[in-house]
Amino acid sequence: MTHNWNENQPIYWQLCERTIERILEGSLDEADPLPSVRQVAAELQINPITVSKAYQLLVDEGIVEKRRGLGMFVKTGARKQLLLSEREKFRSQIWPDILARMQRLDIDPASLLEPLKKNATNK
Amino acid sequence: MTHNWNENQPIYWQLCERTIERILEGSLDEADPLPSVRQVAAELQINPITVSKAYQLLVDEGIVEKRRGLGMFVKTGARKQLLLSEREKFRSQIWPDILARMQRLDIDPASLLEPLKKNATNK
Amino acid sequence: MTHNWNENQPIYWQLCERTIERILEGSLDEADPLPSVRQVAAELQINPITVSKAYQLLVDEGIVEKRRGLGMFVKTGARKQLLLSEREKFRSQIWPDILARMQRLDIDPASLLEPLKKNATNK
Amino acid sequence: MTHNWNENQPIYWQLCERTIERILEGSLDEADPLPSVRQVAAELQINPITVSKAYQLLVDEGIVEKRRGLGMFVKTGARKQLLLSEREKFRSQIWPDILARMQRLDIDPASLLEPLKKNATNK
DNA sequence: GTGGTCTAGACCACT
DNA sequence: GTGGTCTAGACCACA
Repeated sequence: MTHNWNENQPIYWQLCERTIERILEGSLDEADPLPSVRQVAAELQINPITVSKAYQLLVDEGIVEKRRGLGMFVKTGARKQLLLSEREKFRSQIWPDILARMQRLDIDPASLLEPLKKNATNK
Repeated sequence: MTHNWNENQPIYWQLCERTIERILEGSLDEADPLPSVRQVAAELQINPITVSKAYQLLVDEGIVEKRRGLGMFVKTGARKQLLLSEREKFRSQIWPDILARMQRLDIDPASLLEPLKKNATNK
Repeated sequence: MTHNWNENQPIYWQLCERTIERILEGSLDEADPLPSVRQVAAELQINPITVSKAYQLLVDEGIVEKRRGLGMFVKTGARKQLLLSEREKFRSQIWPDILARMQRLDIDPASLLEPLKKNATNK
Repeated sequence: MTHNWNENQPIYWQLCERTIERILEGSLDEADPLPSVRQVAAELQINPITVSKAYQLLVDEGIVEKRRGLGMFVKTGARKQLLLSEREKFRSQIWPDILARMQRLDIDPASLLEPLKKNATNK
């Protein structure tokens, strides 16, 4: 599987974001090893250094820990930490921006909820 | 006042976005002249070339027109055009992404949108 | 002038340390621009990316700031901040280690002060 | 007890240093056997190969000797040898570096060493 | 096996 | 001019 990279953001950054998403979703659990730099590089057809940079970012943010000679592992408590920090970011930055945008575009909130109801009934 | 530039996006792009916002809000009306490149550069403490680049982007998108010797002006119909294109962008790109994010963070979209509907009916 | 790199530490780290030393000594003052990545790379005969990595570290530590399109600059207050943090590091980590080492090696503190007196008279 | 490894230095190197410290302090005496590789590995929760590498370093430096079938032993004269070499290292490398650091941080060496001299005379 | 560093060189984005 | 990103490939250190 080849991936669709967003041209406007560095690959390493997108890789970082995807990993965070996977931790939040639970498809990458705490204490799980991250796929090795070489493996990811081969799969995604990118340079190992690019992967390495993404992983380093995660280490710097305290989400992932390096065990020397063994690889990278999701830190214990990482999911909880991410939930808190990402929710705060959403609340203080993303949602206000969305609200302003909806106001500017005069978008009706009801129209946004319609498609959700369908999903709800499908559950 | 010095402005808060987002470090992650080009200044010219942010300048461009702000102008679009002002047109949508109406604080910059159709046929209004845009403030001159020099003036903006001086006010925001940025390079005139950066301002020019932002203005050129607006020209390229057909939102603004250059009248030789007079300056830049908001095009007639620009607001309507922007409303349509920005709404489409919101519907197809921004909102789905926000929904996915809310799902990951276990935030209920309805709870955030309900209060807005009431306001809308009060109008 | 070619530089003597310590083989045991990454070049980018040594470059980072040297810059900090220069700021502490005052040979690189606050608000001064750091020499450009390309210039340093050419002078020291190393890869620009290596220099870049060193500069990025300084940015991450809040000692240096990037002005887009202009280059890197020593932050206002950087020297004071460094004095505080480095003194604390010396007090809590380096000096206790030195003391333990002297004790183990049964080194007489007086013998360490002798050469200093000479310097003092030279002043 | 899990040990606090310094992230910046190889574990085998830190293990090596600790052993040298123990010999200097006397808690590991000449002709004493070093704890077995397995035992150390189990205690410190590290890879036996890492322990082996540390021990090999000590053999290479002539501080420890391997007796086939019996294990590793501190060499006769090791403590004296270490005192000489470590003192020389301290005098020529470590102390000058510390002095330069103190100068940069505007710390007076005498003020740190004076209290020690008194203790020394009390002995 | 793991990740880290460095090189040489290309290309891009920003000001 | 400035820094940032990515590639391809080599070499090293660690466990």
